Amino acid sequence: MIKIVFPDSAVHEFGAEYDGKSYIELLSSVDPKILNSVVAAKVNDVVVDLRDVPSCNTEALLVSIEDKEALHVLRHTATHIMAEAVKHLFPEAKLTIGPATETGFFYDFECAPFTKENLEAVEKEMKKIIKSNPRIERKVVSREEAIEMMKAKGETYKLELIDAIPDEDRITIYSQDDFVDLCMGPHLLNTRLIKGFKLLSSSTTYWRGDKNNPTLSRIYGTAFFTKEDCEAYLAHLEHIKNIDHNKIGREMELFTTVDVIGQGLPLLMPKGAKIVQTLQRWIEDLEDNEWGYIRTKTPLMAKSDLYKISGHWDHYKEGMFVLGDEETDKEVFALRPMTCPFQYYVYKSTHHSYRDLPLRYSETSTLFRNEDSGEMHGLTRVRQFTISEGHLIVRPDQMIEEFKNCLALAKHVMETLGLQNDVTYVLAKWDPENRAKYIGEAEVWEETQQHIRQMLTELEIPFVEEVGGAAFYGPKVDINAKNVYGKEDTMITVQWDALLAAQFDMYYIDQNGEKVRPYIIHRTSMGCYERTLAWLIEKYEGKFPTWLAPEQVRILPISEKYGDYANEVAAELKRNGVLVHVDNRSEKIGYKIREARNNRVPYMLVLGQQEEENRTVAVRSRFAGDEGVKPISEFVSAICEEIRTKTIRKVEVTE
RNA sequence: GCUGUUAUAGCUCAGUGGUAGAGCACUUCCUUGGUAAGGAAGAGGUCCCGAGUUCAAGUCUCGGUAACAGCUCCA
Repeated sequence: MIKIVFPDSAVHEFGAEYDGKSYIELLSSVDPKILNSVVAAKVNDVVVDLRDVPSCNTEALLVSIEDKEALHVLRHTATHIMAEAVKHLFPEAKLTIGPATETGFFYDFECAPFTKENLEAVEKEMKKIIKSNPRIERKVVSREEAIEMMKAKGETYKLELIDAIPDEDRITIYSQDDFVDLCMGPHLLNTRLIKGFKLLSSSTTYWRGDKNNPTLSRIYGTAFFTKEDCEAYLAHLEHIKNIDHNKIGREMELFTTVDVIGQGLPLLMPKGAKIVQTLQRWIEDLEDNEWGYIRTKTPLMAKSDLYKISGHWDHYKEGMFVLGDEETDKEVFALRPMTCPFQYYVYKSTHHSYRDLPLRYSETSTLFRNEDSGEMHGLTRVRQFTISEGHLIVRPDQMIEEFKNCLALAKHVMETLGLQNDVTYVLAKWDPENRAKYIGEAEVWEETQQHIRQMLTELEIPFVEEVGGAAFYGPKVDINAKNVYGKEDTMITVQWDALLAAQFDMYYIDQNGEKVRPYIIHRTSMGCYERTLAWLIEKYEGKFPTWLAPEQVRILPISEKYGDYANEVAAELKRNGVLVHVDNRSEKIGYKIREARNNRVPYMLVLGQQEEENRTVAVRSRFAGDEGVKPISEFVSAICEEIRTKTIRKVEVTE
């Protein structure tokens, strides 16, 4: 008995007389038209081809074009059609792999890189193929047959792929027209279902992602069941481009780069620097006044000797900027890639009683990492960056509480920035299968990880777990965020370290007068200011919350007559710590308003009427819309109130 | 680091081996009580850097630097 659930939830049962028939035949016996709107079947959550023959006692759900799995099938078929088109135009191209992705598909070929014109030609050829609606055939073959077929086609990469298929797996070959591909499927029955598609870009890659392997040419594309969906997606891509921090951050004059200064060394311009300053002051005050941190200020560089003790010299030298030549110079220095050992030496410079702990050292710390030249990107991947880095030196019995506080602080920071819902907390665990990578006992690892799980749960933080992501000395929690293109970066990290104190011979004296190794928490509260700025730009599309905006209020006198009045109002706002600018230029008011909007200034005051008792302004806000006309005093107190409550740094007003 | 694309005014970009261009921005003057562009004039160039080919290079070739995309990497 075979049971098939149709998209309308109707259940059809097929008796023994249908054994050996494919889904297509089964469905045709019920309603041949259904084949136009279903693309696959789902058996035990695995999506299978309708050309397949179900075994007895199968229960299958039909996947219709409405289901999310359908898009994957469509795109997989689209990539085959693209490959066929490429083979038509460039017969020498060799096939490698061509999967569907979350947002589209790609196919890698061994051939010369594709140009823009090539892509257009391929797209045109694809249209022809789709229109011709070729019959897509599926064949289950033996390993020998598969090898024979791919040899005949000269597809050497496919032979490698066949080689990697486990013996117990079925090998299937899909073909349409003269195109033959090794593929698991499933595929559409009708290529005309591909109503909207677009080739997006070409680039190159390596066979199996290994740079020692041959270079392959990749084409990216996307496909949809409707033209409208496709156009909406393309519009979305266009929109994304316009909120890319690397574009609007430059347009808004937040940062720039200069070729003679170097890759990965962005310059924060006055507005960008202002935002970072606001963030830094906030974090430093927050940590020191409310979370019990003490501040250090340690050197940006050190002799190689330090890095030899820390292990960086042996394991991370490639990633450091080394000053001097080991062969010829008496002393060689390196710019620091992290602050850990510097703060350890602060700790070590005096004796510590168990009563002194925990000690929470923090530093707004500039670091240098010599990233490979192709890695740099805007403000998110740079060679010099600043983080709020801290090391907590704690007694083992304090570890859980302190670690939890670090997570709570991180959560508070995310919430204040309005980003809590945009991040993923990752518990990075060790990999028991790869014990050589880690130090310490298995039970301790498992126990520690359980502690961290519990902390996250108590803090009501949803999280995912990742095997093998831990540092060699202990598990950690990373807080990751995706940029507009969906690429993930770590924003904040909190790391459990019960082992490294020994390496630097750190200890405290316990109740019995014995030397005891402390535990260490490596953590950030603001991972990287440059990266955070980038992320804020994209999150708010440049329209920062008032407390973060580098210019909070712009005063626009409606004509030059009101210049003095404007300056008076500005002075009052400044006294209250508001970042205010007066646009005194002799331009028409409409022009000034447009510019203030383009500059994404949260509030603008259009200053007009001036009467003895009741000076009046029109207040506009990019975010809240027009607030209409009201007396200046009201506006001043409202904006001051907003800044007082939404910012965190208290503004002391001295009369 | 690898592969590809790109580099012309502050920005966005035209420019077909033969006189360096446009729009916006900028400066000055006029205008200015109204919600996305008031008017006029002006200034602004190492055509990324270096070499080569050529009578002649922004344009062609090679090398370097930087930006972008993808890959790889990321304590």
